[in-house]
Amino acid sequence: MGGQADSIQTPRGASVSAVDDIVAAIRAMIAERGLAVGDSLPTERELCERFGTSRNTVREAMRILKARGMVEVRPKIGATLIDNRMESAFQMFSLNVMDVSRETYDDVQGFRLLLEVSSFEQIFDRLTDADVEALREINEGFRISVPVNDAAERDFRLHTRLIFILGNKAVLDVYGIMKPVILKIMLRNKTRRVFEGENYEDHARIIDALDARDRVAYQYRMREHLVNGYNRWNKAVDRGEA
Amino acid sequence: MGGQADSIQTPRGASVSAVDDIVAAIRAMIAERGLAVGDSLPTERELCERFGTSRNTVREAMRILKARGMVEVRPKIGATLIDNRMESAFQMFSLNVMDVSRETYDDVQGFRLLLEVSSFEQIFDRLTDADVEALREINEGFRISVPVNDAAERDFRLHTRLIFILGNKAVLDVYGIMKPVILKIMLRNKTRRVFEGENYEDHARIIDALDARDRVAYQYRMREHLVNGYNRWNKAVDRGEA
DNA sequence: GACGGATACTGGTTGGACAAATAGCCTTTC
DNA sequence: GAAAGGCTATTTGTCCAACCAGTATCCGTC
Repeated sequence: MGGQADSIQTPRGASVSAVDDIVAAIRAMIAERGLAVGDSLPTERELCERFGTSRNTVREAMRILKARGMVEVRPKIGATLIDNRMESAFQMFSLNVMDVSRETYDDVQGFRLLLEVSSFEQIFDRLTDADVEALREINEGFRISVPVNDAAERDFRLHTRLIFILGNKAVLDVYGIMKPVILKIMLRNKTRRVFEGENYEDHARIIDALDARDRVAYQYRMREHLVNGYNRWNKAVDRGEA
Repeated sequence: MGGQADSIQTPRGASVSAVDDIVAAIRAMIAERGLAVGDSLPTERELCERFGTSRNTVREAMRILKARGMVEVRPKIGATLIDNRMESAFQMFSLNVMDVSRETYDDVQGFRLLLEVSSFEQIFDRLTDADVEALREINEGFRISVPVNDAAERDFRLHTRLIFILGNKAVLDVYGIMKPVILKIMLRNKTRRVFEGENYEDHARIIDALDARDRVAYQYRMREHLVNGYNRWNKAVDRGEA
């Protein structure tokens, strides 16, 4: 990558872009002042004055920091340092449904088995009655949802709520970027009229296993639930219905 | 104030920011037109007209795409699609300005426990002698590596090779995205002179457990290995050495 | 046809303006 | 005196209208 002419761009004082300078300057300021997560940055206008640039330039620099998950900006509040870099990194690789291959589907489903079945120890360690209650509520909403889009959305929400129990934001973020693919899998199953009632029953029994703290039953039922949808998908794909 | 009237045709009740809308619109346009790496985007002024926003808004959206490693912008040339996402993700963490927050650290390490310990069933299902051989080889290289950077790199390669056994590209990709953070964790542990020899021994015993197909021992040793680094990190952070 | 300069177009930056949101202060009311 | 609600000042969000610097492209000259 960009190995064109290293010597040209390097002079530290004469820079390529004013915006990049501001980004570097802000980073230097963070380092110099020892700012950490939760601390505030000066206002945009202050930064303009400090660095002698226009506000638009500062704003573009701010957009970069925001895109990198380093700051959070709110009107009247200003910019505060955060560490959402991991989430931002994941979002860069958000899957686009358009170009998802069969292999990707397999991988996503395998990933789900890892996150939703193999993680049972962590799930049961952190599980509370409130979690069970929330899951039941979502599942009830799932049963009465009519449009397939809505049903798939609620289906996904239920599984997301399950992942939420893990209390791991990175895992939750990753699950989020897989959403389009997962939704597509769910949608396909539902448009093929494959027993939404059965799906509701699946969910109910999984939640029952959680409620009873029955780890063996949970693993078995969740695995069955995922693999069933998976097999239905595979059959459909093999018939060229993708 | 001519722009105010235009905003009617683009009601963004759902979204929060006009800039985010433009980002989404551009991404939609890329998908719709089937644009790929190397293709060009319309000029900023064209995008302004198309989306009915000001040029600053388009430019801020462009900054986001640039920060995500999706486009490269050159004067007179315009924006061309690229795929520098991985490098952009790395940039977020490689800069020493902001240390990885405690939360991110916890999440990543918890994620690793999921991928490397809880996945033991899948790992052992697919494990071959060639895998064991490859792991041993990497570990030997790890023992004799002197610079800490090199050691961390090899350490990561060993764990990546382990994840590789899962045969799931999505998981491998996610692990790759977390690389900068994991590397930082490893580097920290190593710069604190915490017994690289001990790390080698850890690895060796984990590989032995794999070789013997001893699932219980594998889980125990791998968990210990990860949690030990974890505790060392925590102590360092608690002492304010971050 | 080759070369060189003029031109138009592009991103980069600036300064200024108004809208929208809201934290913090102030007033009112009980 | 305290709580509720309104006001103001400040800050980000968006827009506009320029101008600059660089260069791809066209055009005229040789």
